[in-house]
Amino acid sequence: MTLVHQQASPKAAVAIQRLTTISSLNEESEALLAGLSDAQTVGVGIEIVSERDAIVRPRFIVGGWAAKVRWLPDGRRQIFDFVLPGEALGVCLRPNPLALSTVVALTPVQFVDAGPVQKAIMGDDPRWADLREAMHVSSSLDEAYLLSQIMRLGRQTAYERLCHLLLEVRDRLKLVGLATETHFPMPMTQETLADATGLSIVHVNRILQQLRRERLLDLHGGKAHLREPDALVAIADYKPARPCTGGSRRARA
Amino acid sequence: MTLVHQQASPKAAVAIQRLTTISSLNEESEALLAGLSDAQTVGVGIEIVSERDAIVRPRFIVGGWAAKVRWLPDGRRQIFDFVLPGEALGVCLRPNPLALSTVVALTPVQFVDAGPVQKAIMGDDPRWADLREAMHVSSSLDEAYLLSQIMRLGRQTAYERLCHLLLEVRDRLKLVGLATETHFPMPMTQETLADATGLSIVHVNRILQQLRRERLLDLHGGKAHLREPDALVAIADYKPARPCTGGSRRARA
DNA sequence: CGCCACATTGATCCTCTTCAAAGCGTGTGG
DNA sequence: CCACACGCTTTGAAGAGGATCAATGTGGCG
Repeated sequence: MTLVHQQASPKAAVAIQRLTTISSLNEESEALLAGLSDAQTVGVGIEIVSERDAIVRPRFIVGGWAAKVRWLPDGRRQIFDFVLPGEALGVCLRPNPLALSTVVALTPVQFVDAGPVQKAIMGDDPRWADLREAMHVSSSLDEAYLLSQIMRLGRQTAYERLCHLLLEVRDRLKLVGLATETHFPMPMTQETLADATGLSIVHVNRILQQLRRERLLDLHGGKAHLREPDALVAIADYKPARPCTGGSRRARA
Repeated sequence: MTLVHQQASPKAAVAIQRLTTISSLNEESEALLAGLSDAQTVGVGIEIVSERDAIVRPRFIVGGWAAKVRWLPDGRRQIFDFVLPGEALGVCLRPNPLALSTVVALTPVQFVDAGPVQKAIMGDDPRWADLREAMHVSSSLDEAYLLSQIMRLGRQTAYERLCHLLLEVRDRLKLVGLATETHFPMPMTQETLADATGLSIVHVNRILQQLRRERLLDLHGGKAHLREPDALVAIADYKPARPCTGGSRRARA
């Protein structure tokens, strides 16, 4: 497996787009983000973060897909959440504790170091208030995704789970302009989908066929096509996670 | 249903105990917590927080059990997590966003207002560094509990799920001295247990009977008795969530 | 060409759900 | 003190959703 090599492209654009979409950034904050460079690339299957890492280096994923996972001793694997382009990894409001889960690259993944962002948002400096706010919204979205996942796994059928998950992925990709209402890249294998939805590979395959037969969606060659997004929303009782700005939005403070 | 009435007991003791156990507090922080008074009580079934509340008033639960829940339109209910004595609700490192889930009292619940704590930990004041740290550890524990829940629901059998959940509850109660290795209060009905584990009531009942027959545990009259804790740990692949202090523990700073 | 990872299919089994009813315990009112 | 009701637990029977096992298909790529 390839490991890591350096690049020199201002790929942070996707992270900027995400943060401006879910919150709002002043020019200074944008500049700070734009300054993040030296993207690194890791190959499929590489562990970007390992579960017991003492310190999770703060990062933005700027290309490719990763997943937060955990294994049971007998090999069963569960995916907690995905990490999609523009999303952050280990950027805490406070100094980072141990990693709570392993993060694996599902496709080749590019990321940039978010150390400067981490430094900026710690403490009180009003210059970075916007950035702090945006990262806060971002992490509250992360929590919302975990709750959706629990809802899917605990109380939805296989059919509903798959529809719900695909809608969530679409909306997360839409935040960075990688998805339209009906089309987006879907590089996951059926095994990945199974580990995310708590199902067996075989069953995922059959449900996807059913959805295809019913002309609700198509999954093909790394692309998803939601033919009837509204029907899917109804099936899954899908409620988009609203990126909510913090309660205390002070005017001119 | 009873609503709310005032009391005047320094019940925050249980919250202090929890925070000193998972982190460490200087005298000033302890004093701040000890100053939290005017406990309120709500009855069973009351919604302490509602899902779309704009602002979640920060609180410590000081007595009784609550649960974070969500419903599907057809009545299916999923419990995301429990809120046990000493645990916090809506105490964020940053101003609170919308509530992500409804919180319901499973038993009569007492709580104190944690507004002063919220105020103290925002910003940079070094007097409250310990408190900030402790609340940070606390919320990282909360996240760990969510991940356990996902693991249970996604990849464990009914049998494993119940063992795992009971062990987690025991350890959370141990933090505040309400549990020993083998005994603790368990006021949940089987329906609650079902909604937490993503199972049907009937099946929960049968698995509990099996565990009883196997002399592994006993659930009776609101009390749990783990007869063979080590066997349960093995069955569930249970790993206690380590309350990890933040990575950057500065010596004499 | 042939390998490899991934997708697909069929058959069978079993975990868990659903429905329906009955038991049990406790608190309330007559 | 008993009758009754209500919430919770327990039991049985039947069925569905999903898992497992095993094999075959398919496409990209060295």
